[in-house]
Amino acid sequence: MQTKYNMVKQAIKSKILEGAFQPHQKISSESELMKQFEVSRHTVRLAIGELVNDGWLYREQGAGTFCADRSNLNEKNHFTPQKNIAIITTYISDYIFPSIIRGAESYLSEHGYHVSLFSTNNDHDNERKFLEKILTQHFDGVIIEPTKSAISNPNINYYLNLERENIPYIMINAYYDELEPLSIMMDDEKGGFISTEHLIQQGHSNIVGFFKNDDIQGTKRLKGYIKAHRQHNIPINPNNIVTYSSAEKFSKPVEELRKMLEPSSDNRPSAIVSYNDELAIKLLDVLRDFQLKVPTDISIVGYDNSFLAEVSEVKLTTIEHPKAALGTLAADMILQIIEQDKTGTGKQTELSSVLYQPELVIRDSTRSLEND
Amino acid sequence: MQTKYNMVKQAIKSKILEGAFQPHQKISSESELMKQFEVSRHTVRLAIGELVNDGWLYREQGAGTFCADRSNLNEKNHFTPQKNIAIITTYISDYIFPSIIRGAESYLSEHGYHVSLFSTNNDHDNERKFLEKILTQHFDGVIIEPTKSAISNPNINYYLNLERENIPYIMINAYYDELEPLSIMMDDEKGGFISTEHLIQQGHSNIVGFFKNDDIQGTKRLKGYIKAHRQHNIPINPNNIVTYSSAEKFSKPVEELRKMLEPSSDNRPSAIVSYNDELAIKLLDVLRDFQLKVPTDISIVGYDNSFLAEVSEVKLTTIEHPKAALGTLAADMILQIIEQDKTGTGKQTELSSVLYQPELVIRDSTRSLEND
DNA sequence: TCCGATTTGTTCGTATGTATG
DNA sequence: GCATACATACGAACAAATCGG
Repeated sequence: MQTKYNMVKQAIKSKILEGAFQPHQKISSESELMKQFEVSRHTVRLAIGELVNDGWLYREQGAGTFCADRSNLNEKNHFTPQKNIAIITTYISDYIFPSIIRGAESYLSEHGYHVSLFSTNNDHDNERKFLEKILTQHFDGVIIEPTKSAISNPNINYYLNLERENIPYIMINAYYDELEPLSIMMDDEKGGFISTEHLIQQGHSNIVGFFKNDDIQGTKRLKGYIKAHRQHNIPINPNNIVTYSSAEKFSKPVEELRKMLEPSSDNRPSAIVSYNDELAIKLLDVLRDFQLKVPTDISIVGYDNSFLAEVSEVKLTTIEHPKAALGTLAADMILQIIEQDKTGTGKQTELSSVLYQPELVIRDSTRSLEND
Repeated sequence: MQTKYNMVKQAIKSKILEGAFQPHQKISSESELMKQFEVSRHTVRLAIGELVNDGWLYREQGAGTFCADRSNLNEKNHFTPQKNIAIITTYISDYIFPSIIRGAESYLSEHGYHVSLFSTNNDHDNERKFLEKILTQHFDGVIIEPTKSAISNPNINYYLNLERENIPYIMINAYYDELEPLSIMMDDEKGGFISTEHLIQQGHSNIVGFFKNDDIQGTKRLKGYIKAHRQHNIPINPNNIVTYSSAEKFSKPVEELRKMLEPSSDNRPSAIVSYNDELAIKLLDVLRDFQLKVPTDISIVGYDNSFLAEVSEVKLTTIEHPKAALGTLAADMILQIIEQDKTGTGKQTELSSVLYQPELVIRDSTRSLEND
């Protein structure tokens, strides 16, 4: 429902949630809002009216419209002993996310908490919407996988507000650099390094790498890929690095690989480093089209050791990802913080971020060139 | 303060308090009120708007403005600004469940609700624990996939309690027969029939079937398998029916198939009907071990048209499962019930259970024997 | 205390969009 | 398809309260 008054309403509400307006601070006057949003006074009043009704603002004739003080309002709702943890991920159904969610859910439900699930579909607007919901209603803690972590995040203020409201949060798989939050993730740079080095040690030197460029995992894996080449003094053909955005993930990598494999191409790679198993499986389809045998004709390394790695005919060499264990650990940490907060700041065992060390799982999709 | 809109407001409120308007009775339309009080429409709307906000009236576009039912408003609605739907499934991370959850989550979050997730891991004790939680705390509705639906359920009383507390629930994929609940599922018997018939029509007569025996889907698919044989006058070798429980799903079917394929076996099937794609993929591994080519040497049909069907080298012929659409529909139905309950029992559009008709998706894992 | 500028409150008119029956 | 009823949005005018000078 995209009505004008709703847009105005959301815009004002966002400002409040971002902390741009402090309690009892005067917000813009109706006539100012008319100019800002280019709407009639009627529309502005409608928007403000609803916000007043929901307890976000109050009006004083002659004086102005003011931000309401919601601090003691929360206490009213606070007597809900809900024990509720929110999990925000980019996707729900794809790939390794279900496993992460399962890990967290099972741990939390064992401890009497329950899990509310939100999926941003990699869209910052959705992320904001959910953070709004979490700030408005009662949640004890949040486990969040950042949306487009490589790109600067427009919702930083919402996270700062979480901190102000004492709602603990943990980031998984990646984090927003600006926040320096408690996080649980893999050492993706090392992962990229290991998988590339594995191929180099097998004698490959023409290795094409496919990396997502809008999350931090992708950029770090790429960094590892480059570092491995440097350390082994292997020059990188710039054309061998293919980066793509989440939106392009079903098209660009496949197309680029096709181009490289065409007979006219003068740059046929002997090995592939894939951003993850999901992409690797897609690339396997392309290789099959070109009648290339894996690993005889070409080697390929995946990432995440997902179920996909074992499902295809050629079992993938890949990097281990903790998945469910990561979910469980995130759940464990968030509960620790909550319990600490509850008993008071007495003995804050300083929790620190966790960086999983990657390990290579060697299967059938890579082979040494030197055995020839 | 005698403003016009206040006069209108008081007049309507009085009529309600006098009992002139019964709950859910339509009050005069805006244009009628304009005439009665000789004020502009805007003024009427302002008056009605405040009454709606105070819970005296509710509006329905196109229909009219109605007197609200204030009888149970005080206690319940005051507690519940949450808009929270629970989803209980057997598993979270496996297979098609993530897609179902995604469908429901995206629909619900669009409509301002949020999703709490519970996974029973196919254990009745967990199911009971979650139902307890849902009864104790506030949830607006429940979408549930029954645990071990083929076995009589020890938690029937909890479901009856849900009904008593007016918490609507919908069952997906299967249902407990005793409850006759609103449900959304596939016609699994027909699905089993179609997949088996497909093989029969291709000339197969020695078809082994693998079916789970502790959920209703498995027993129904088996029923369809038998019916297809009967209808085409093909005798069934009892050894060709393999049933297994959820606990055995990783072992028994694979072992049984191995036995059948061993050289010493006198009963090598020419085709396989698999409970689902997940199992079919596992069985494909076995066939590969025995160096049997699919579909040249043996045909196999899956079920659910999951991503697994397209991920292996041999793309599976399988039965379509609505997955995300099923989740969306469940979410839609539960919201309809909730909205109906809110406005009162006025016009219960009778919702009824949905039975998806299965369709065969033909890919590369089956072939006709008659082309030889 | 009054003035005037500003800001919200009340009321009218008009038009078009959308859901219901 | 049509009439009805509510939803959204524009414009205009005047009233009442506030606040700085």
